Amino acid sequence: MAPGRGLLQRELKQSRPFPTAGEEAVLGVIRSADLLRRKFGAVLEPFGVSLQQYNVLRILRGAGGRGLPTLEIIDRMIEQAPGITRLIDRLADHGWADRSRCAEDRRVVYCRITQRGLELLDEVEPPLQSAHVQVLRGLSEAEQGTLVKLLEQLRGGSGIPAHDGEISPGT
Amino acid sequence: MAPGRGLLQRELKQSRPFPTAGEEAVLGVIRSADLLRRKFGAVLEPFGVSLQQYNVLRILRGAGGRGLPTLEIIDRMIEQAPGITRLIDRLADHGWADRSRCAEDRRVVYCRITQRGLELLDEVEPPLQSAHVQVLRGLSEAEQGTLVKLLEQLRGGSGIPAHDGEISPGT
DNA sequence: GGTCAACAGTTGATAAGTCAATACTTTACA
DNA sequence: TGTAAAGTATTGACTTATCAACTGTTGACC
Repeated sequence: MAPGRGLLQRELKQSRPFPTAGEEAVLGVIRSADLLRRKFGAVLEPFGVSLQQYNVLRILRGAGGRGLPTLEIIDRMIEQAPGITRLIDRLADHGWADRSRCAEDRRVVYCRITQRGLELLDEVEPPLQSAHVQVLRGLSEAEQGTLVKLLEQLRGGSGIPAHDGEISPGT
Repeated sequence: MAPGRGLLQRELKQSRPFPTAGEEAVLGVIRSADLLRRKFGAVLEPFGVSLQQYNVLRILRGAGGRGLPTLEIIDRMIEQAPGITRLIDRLADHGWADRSRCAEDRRVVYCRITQRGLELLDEVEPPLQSAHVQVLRGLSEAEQGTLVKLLEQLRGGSGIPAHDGEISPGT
């Protein structure tokens, strides 16, 4: 019966009756994230700000008054973003952020959130908060904690720094 | 002390010392998905196929020989994709899929995977499989199951149909 | 049979993401 | 000090995603 194995495998692939638990987990994470991004993106859309832009503004707010060098923002972002320069261009166009070259090291550009940017974050918070509640109503506090832990394990298994979007630096 | 509340809140927002468990969960899901998409995207990149394209090819394979109407593909996708037409254009450009108008209802276009598309899926499977194993090595089988369940609850709480990428239809 | 609303896909315009090459500044070191 | 190497952003070329308007087709109703 050995020669039949390839065929069986091909048969299985045609109909895929058994997705493994691992496969389901990976698909579930991606699908859930897609849902969440859409959900929160829709909340932010009327304000003219994208989810990534919002995240960067929160990072800048967390960084405080002196701002943050452009490339350091990337380290703190939820999703990796090579196009950080242009993203901040857009923030600046809206008047939510501004930039200034560092005097000590003229290679560095500090990015800061403006007053208008802070106001935007304040405006956006209530609807975002309620979307949060709505999205999470299927999970108890304990389950949320478990989910966080499992996702950390998932990311940890692939050797990824466990950074958090808007936690301010120690200093 | 009532008048101090707004100020306190503003102070808190500056440094954000306490992200809630819910917030962490949402961020964790998005960040994990970003990581997974990058990981699997990198595996697929040498083959010239994107993650979404790969997913559609699997859906088409699951659909069997008669193929699937264009818009029905969207229902089965992991991530929502308004640009399905052009995505399939690209698949067709590579010779991985083809289309034909339905005779009974000339509005409908059936999309099918080609022999070359099937071969591509076979080629891609081994490296993808090992990426899978690598990504999931931080989670036991039981934990994977728990993760799947929690994510389902998360999505269920927002009223989303629990569809699965490549599960074949009943027929 | 003719008209109209609903349906299935496609196309166009615009925005956003991605990768590689470039400009400018600083540091190391002969 | 002069030159090379590394660091920090930015820009350009290209691909992809997104939303809205459009074409062609069908079915229902008069």
